[in-house]
Amino acid sequence: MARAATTTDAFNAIAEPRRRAIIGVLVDGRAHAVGEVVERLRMPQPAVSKHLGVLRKVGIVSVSRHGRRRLYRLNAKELKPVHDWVKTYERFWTHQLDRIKEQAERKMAERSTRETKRSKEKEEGRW
Amino acid sequence: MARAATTTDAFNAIAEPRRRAIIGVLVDGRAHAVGEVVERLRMPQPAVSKHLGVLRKVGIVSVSRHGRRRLYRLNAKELKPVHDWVKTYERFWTHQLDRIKEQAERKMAERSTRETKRSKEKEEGRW
DNA sequence: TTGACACATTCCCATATAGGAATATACTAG
DNA sequence: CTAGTATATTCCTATATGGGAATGTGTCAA
Repeated sequence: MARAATTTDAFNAIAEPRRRAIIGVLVDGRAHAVGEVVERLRMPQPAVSKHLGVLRKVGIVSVSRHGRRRLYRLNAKELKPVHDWVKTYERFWTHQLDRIKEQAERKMAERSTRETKRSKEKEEGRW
Repeated sequence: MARAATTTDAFNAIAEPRRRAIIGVLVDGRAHAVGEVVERLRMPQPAVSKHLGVLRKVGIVSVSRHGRRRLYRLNAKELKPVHDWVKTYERFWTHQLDRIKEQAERKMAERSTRETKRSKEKEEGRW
């Protein structure tokens, strides 16, 4: 199989920097015309349309017509899976120094607890 | 240009579900041998090695040799940019109902503040 | 109707996959 | 040295991209 399509899920969709930039323009929660995004980001219009198309397929944005304009609005809740996933690792960089100490101490405790079992594991042990 | 390489940054690297799965195995902060990941995820060994290679290039994991084994350890702080980015949108789904009201109220306030300026913007206004 | 405007879509192409299979490399035990 | 273990790397291929350029489509205004 090749790489998963960008329209597969939010993770793939937001991998593109320009798509994240577009999302950034829509962060105020209001609907914006394509032309406005083009202006703000100084991106070629077809590029913006294509990227918005990807975001729409994933559900990250929704469209509505208003005359000859198409108004895109952010549907941020589609980003929740990404947030939920990465939140799991937040503890690795918050309280940086405290955590390092804390984790080291926890390891020491575990180590002494398993001393006997550990000797049996020999080469099979986890590092 | 084609799609950015998976090794470009954390965003691209974590777009792959299997790579996220591998990261999940390393979440305990300890070093794990490739074979252990293979077992836990029931993935072909070459696949695991390749994915770990991508994660290593991005800095999400680090390697160390221990005999004939290679021990991979999570370097989660490389995921911080992802967390920081997506955190911006957290407010869109937390306190769901409260937020909707709050935002509506804020909009009303802004609207009345700009009344005069608004009338001049005519068709140029944002939606 | 006609022209202009706002967007979307289509073509073309260089590039990079991810997976499977096969093979190479690095160590270690005997 | 030799065989076996643990990983990495190489080949191969179908697939999907993102960008640029050109063109199509829908809508409004006169």
